[in-house]
Amino acid sequence: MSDPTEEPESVGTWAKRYYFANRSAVDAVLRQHGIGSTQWAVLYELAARGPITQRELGRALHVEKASLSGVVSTLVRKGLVDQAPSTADQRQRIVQLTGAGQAAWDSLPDPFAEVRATALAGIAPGDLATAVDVLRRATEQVENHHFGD
Amino acid sequence: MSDPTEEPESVGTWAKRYYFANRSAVDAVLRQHGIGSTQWAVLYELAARGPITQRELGRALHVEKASLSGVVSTLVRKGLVDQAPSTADQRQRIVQLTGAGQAAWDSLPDPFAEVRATALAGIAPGDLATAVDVLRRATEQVENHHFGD
DNA sequence: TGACTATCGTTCGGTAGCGAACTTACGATT
DNA sequence: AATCGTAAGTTCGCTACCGAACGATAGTCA
Repeated sequence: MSDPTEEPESVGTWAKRYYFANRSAVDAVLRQHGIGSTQWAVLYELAARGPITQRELGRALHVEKASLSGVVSTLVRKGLVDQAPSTADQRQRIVQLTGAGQAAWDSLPDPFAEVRATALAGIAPGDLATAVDVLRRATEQVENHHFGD
Repeated sequence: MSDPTEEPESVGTWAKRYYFANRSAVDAVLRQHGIGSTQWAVLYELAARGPITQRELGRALHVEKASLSGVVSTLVRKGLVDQAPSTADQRQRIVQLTGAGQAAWDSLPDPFAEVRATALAGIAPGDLATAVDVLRRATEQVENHHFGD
């Protein structure tokens, strides 16, 4: 209990470990396609929703604009995505799949689904629902509280 | 249900969101002390366990040696930590708090505890236990399966 | 119209993480 | 004793995340 070598058993610790276990497994699959997990998520979003502003993309993926900027420019450099200024609002940039991007998307697996199937095998649906609920409530309670002021 | 703008409700998504909400809150507190969250965790471990090899530190924090190497050298650069070769095994490096490191540690808050208290307020202990259990099982199932082979 | 203010995206500097290749050191086996 | 395999740390190149400062555009309101 007071043993300092004791594993911490908090939700936060396990959320982190699960997140990184997931990410590492997803990356292992995507590495063979030369793409990162967030890049995959961007392609997913573009394939599902079509052309969209970078701002909307960031909202959908829960990623800050500063982070997204780098991911998008990587995809542009790879020729998978096109970034054009919006005619309606010159501040915005519309992001969409190129032909090559669509072709790449069609040949890509869904590593998140694969990993999820392994991760959650044999876990009772009710327990999953409880876990999601706990994580959502905890996230909200942290996000609605300002630390460091 | 098939609306592509629908929020994904998987455990993985919420584990990620909770992890980053937590990290951002912890960082906001630690930023005022000029230190990062993993750096804090290293100081915590050293304060609790005393001098230790980098390998052991990595095990305790679930961080790869390559990642830890950078964190430790940052702390060495800040003068909070000392890194000396082990006399028993010249390959190993023993990491320990310096005087300044101990002093800094004594003046540092525990942002993880603070944020945890906010995050988990009002959540039933039984639900917390279920959530931890789900995350642990899912993590194990992912880690024991080799993807990308 | 002109002055503020707010928003979108980029860039910079920093933290955190990983795999692969490398160096050095230890150990065992022959 | 020489060799071969393994272990500890570092470095390199990469993904991904953030806050803060910045330029450009848009919107508001006096």
